[in-house]
This record gives sequence, structure tokens and C-alpha cells, in this order.
Amino acid sequence: MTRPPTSRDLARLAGVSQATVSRVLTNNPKVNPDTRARVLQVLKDANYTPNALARAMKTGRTDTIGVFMTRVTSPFHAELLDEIGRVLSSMGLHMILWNIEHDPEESVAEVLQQRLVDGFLLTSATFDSKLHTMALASGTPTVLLHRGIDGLDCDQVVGDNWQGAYDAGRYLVEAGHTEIGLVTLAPTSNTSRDRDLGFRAALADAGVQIKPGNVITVGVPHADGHAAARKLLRRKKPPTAIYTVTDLLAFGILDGARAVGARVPDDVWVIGFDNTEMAAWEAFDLTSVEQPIHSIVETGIDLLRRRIEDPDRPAATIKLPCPLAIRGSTANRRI
Amino acid sequence: MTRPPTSRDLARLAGVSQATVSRVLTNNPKVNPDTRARVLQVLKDANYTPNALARAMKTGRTDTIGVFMTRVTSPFHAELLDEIGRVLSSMGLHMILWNIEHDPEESVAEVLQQRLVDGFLLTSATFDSKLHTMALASGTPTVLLHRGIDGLDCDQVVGDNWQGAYDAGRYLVEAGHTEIGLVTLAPTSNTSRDRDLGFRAALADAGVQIKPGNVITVGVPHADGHAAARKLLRRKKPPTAIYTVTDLLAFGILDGARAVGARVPDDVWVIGFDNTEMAAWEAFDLTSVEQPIHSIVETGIDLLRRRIEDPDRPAATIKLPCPLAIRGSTANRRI
DNA sequence: TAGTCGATTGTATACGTATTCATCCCTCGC
DNA sequence: GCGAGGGATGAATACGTATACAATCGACTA
Repeated sequence: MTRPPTSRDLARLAGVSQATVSRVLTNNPKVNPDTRARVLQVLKDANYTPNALARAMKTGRTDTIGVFMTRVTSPFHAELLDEIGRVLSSMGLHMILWNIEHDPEESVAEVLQQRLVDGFLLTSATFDSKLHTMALASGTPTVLLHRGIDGLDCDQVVGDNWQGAYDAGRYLVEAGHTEIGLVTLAPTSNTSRDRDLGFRAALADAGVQIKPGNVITVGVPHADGHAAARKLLRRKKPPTAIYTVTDLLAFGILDGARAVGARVPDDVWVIGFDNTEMAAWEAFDLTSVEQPIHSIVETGIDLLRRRIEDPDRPAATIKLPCPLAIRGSTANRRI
Repeated sequence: MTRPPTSRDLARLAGVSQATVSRVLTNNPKVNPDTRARVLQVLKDANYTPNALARAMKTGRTDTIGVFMTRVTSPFHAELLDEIGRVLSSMGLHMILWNIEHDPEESVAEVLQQRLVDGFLLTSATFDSKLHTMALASGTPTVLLHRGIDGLDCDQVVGDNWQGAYDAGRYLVEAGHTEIGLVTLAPTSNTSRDRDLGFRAALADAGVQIKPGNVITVGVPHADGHAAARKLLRRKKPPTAIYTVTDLLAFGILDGARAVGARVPDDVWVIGFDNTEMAAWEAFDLTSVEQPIHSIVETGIDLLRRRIEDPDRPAATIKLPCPLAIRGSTANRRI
């Protein structure tokens, strides 16, 4: 194993110029069929693969997309990542993955300008982060996936979190619940904000008050849902239904309910958000608002490719519906 | 936003040659402190970042590591990926992630030769895959992580699956179990094979027979564990303990047990393998053999970097211990 | 005072590919 | 028989950086 062969080496071997080899590689029609066949044979014999770096340098395209994400271990994010990988590789694109959690924002800034990728997918935009601003400023085509920023002049594909949350709220109200718990996240992103506000709106529209004591703001981990459930269910008048803004928290709530001896759904209904694969597991059997991961990713990557083609097209914001998946955590009766 | 500035542009701006700018960028000591300061100021004003492609082409190093993985949505794999991302980025390295599941092996072969990365981390080696062979043949430094191939002349860092499985078996035997179930995977990798054989060895050493009817070979998903548990627990003489080779299957088993009304651990003990974060969730409270993810990743990446430095050093195989994490799914009493 | 050395800096080149431009040869039409 | 034209190919160059080599300058030694 010395130095890998270059197109120039093979040109010599095939008795043609490097330019001709390159023409063969790029399927340039201006090459004699016989010559093409001969060159292809030599390429094959040498087991040659073009140097992707040199090619990228010349063409300005790397066929690589940069993906920014947080908390890969969270079930929803893992599913999102998996889907992104599937779609990208089906298009012959590579994926560079950055976990923003691990790195300070300044170090990410450098990455944005390195021209390593043809485009960015941001999946974890938050209102106070500068990542999306920096990405746009870098001039590299960028699409916001799953989490959006209202009014930002940038392609965005998100679930309609507000509508999904509203439907969840209405579902509880119509089932007769009046003592309702809300386990929510700080509104640092459009997802957590809309999943909160949409739910409250449904209750307000139905004239159901939500008591301040029944609202708990937590962090993202499972343990936080667990703690919140114990706190809610130990109230003098515990809620008969708890809605929360992620499946992960809902799992924690189910566990917390179990810990204090509350039965689901007999004593308390639970609704999550994301409809991850795990929600269907018997241990949880969780009613959850579904995120159309497949469509979000497919649409988002399509948008990104079109923007790479034509950087000047106007930005589109696409909002996809989030239907409610009903399971045993809210009784089996449907509304 | 036109073309991003190049080192040549900035050289002109700073009144020096492109070479001097380059020297400043690479911290070459042979540059006058005053000049350096002036150039740095210009770089900063222009918000300049070197073109990573051109740099990589010249130096032959991309500061990027290629990671091959399967089933990112599986809890253990997600944790592994997260840890890999953490360690790589702490070293200033990027990660290109390929999900082998999505792509035919031939298309992966191309990727291996593109010289896009400085090294490969393979986390899903199987006996019948040619991926590791191709990776080695590509001449790019390669390390096998988590899953190894016995006798392969390649750096490998794996958990001691056999020992972990053996300890789990002995633990059950010493607790007095004699009717033991084994939910296992086809031995296509060293992990599934050793987690099976080690367990059987412990039982054999203790003189406990495992009935053929108590052994079920399944696929990887949660649902398969679920089905296996139902099958085992409906036998005339159901096992009083079930061991399986991944946490994901164990979760399925716990759910399956619930489905047929078997109580854990009163009616049946359950042991998994991986000790994922979820194993500690109250819904599962699963006793599980721990994989030392942190050490595996840290050690593996260290090995990879050393091999990149010196490609001719002899290959090392490192096997790390897998301790048993005891939880409620096997009663609270310790041995 | 001439020569030498070290510290800086500039000039030129290479990395491997894609592509423009020039060249060559063959065919066709008159 | 000769010029035009087109198809196929080679030579040359550029992408943006890092670096070997050459050049310049000042200081210092013999």
C-alpha cells in the first residue's frame, strides 16, 4: 500500500491524457466509445476511485451535508437522525454530524465557514442560539428541520406543534377532564413554546381552567418527568390527566405514576408528544401527538437541494400536520 | 455574499505574501511578531476561515473520522454514537456518519477509497460482512469498536462479552435458578456469539442444563423479545429466569411478561446486556451486563489516532471488563 | 571591511481533479 | 482536389492552501 493511484497514473497506463480519463469519469459525451471502454477497463483493473477532496476543490461541491443536532440519545432525535441518514444516502450524499451540545458556539462558527459541506440541516434551533444566524451568514444553503424560527428568512420544515397540542387538549377536554396537569419545557424553541401554547388554547377555548399548581416546568430528561408526575399526583386534588411536550418526559411521567401507585389510565391519563417508536411499546402504550418525521426530513432535504441549485429562490416555510395517535395511556375509548 | 475571501486576498490586504499568511495560520514560528499581529488583525477583520478542502488536499489530512454504524435508533447504539461524537469533537475532529443498513456493500466500498477521512471507526462488524476487510484494504487506518473479529489484524476495542455473559449466568445459578430461558441472536458477530456462549458456559460449569425449548433465537427488535417472552412463559414449566443478549430484547421480554401476566421478578427474573440508560428507568428497572462505552470509545479513538500517526505499528486488541449492574428485575437481594 | 550567519519574507510549486482552449485528423460537399 | 467542419484528444490551467527554495537584510566576526 503506497500512494493510491491518481487519474494521471491511469492515463499513462491507458495511453491517454489525464483529461480524457477525467472525461470518462464525468461521463462527458465527447469521448470515443472505444477509448472510453479501454479507460474504464484500466480504471476497473486498478480499482480506482477518484480523490473526493480534489474533485470537491475543483467543482466546489462536496456531496456532503452538515447536520447539527443535540441529544442523539433521545428517542425522537435518534429517529430523526436515522431518517436523515436514510434519505441523504439514498441521494448519494454524505452526512457530517455535529452535536452542538458538545461544543461551544464559537467553535461551531469556524465549522460553518470551512466550506466542508454543500448545505446545512439544523434540527435544534432555539430562539437564543446564534447558530441559525451564523449558518445563514456563512452563505452556505441552510434548512431548519423540526424546529423553526418564526419569521426567519430561511427554509424551514416543521410539524404544526401548535395544532397538535391543541388537538391533544381538546381530546382531553372532550373526554370530560377538568383537572389537567401540564408538564412543560421552558419556551426556548418553537416546539416547546407551541406545544405549550396550543394546549393551553384548547383548554381556554373550552372554558377549562388550568391551575398554576398543575403546571410544572422541567428540563428534558426522563427523570424530570418522573419527578413532575410524583409532584402532581401527590397534590390534594391530583390531575386526572397529564399532558407533556415530549415522549421522553411522558415516559418519565408514566414511571413516576407507577412509583406513587397511580394507575394509567384508570387514575390518570397521560399524553406525550413525538409518537416515537417506543410510545407503542407495551411498557408505555402512550397516546402521543405524532411528528411526521418522514415527511419533515424528505421535504426538508428536498428544499435544501433546491436551494443548493438556486441559492436565490425565496425561502419557504412548510408546516406539516401532527395527528394524535391514541393508545392505552388514555383509555381505549376513542372520542 | 460573493466568493469567500482566500488567503491570497488577505495577503494583499495585509501587504504580505500568501505564504506569510499561511505561515501565520499554521503557527509557523518563522514569522516576525509584528507581521503576525498585523496579519491576524486582517484575518479577524475579514472573518476569515481557511478552506478546509484545500488545506486537506495539501496536507493529506482532513481531521475527519468516518464512523460506520447500524440502527442508530437502538438505545445502545445511540449512546455509543453520542459518546463517539463527544470524544471526537473534544479532539477537534469531525465525524462523517454512515449507516451501513441503508446502503449496499458495494456503494460503501467506494466511500472507503475516497480519502475523505483520516480513519475509520467500525462499530458493527459481523463475521460475514466484508466491510472490515475492505476498510483495511483501503489503506486508511481503521479501528473496530464494540464489535470485533477474532484474529483480524486490526486494532480492536471490545467489551469482554463472554465474561459478562458468564457472570450473568453464574449469578442466576447461584441464586438457585435451574429453569432458565435464553433469548439469543444468530451468532453473526462476536457480541451475539460470546454473549450466548459465555452464558451457556456458566450454566454448564454449574451443572445446570438448559432445555432446548427454553432457547429462542430471534431478531433484534423489541417486538421479537416480546414474542419470545410470551412463548417461554406459556410453557408448561416456564423458566424462572430469562437472560437475553441486548437490553432492547430485554425490554421486549419485560413487556411480554407483563402481557401474559407474569410478574418480574416474583415469577421470572430478567437480565439484559448493555446496561443502557433506559435500563435504569423505573418501567424496566433491568439488571443488565454493562458495556463500558466510555472506555471503549476513548480507548478506540486513542488507538486510531496512534495508528494515523504510525500506520505500521502492530495491531492491538483490547478487551474491557463488563460488570453486572443489578436492579429490580432480578430481585433486590445481591449475591 | 569582507564574509557569514540567522531571521524574515517572497517566489514558485505541488496536491488531484475538471475544464477551457488549441490541435489534429478525418469526412463531406463542391 | 481542396476548404470547411466536426469529432476526439492533448496541453495547459485553476481551485486554495502549505511548503521547499531562493532572496534580502542586518548584525556580527575575523
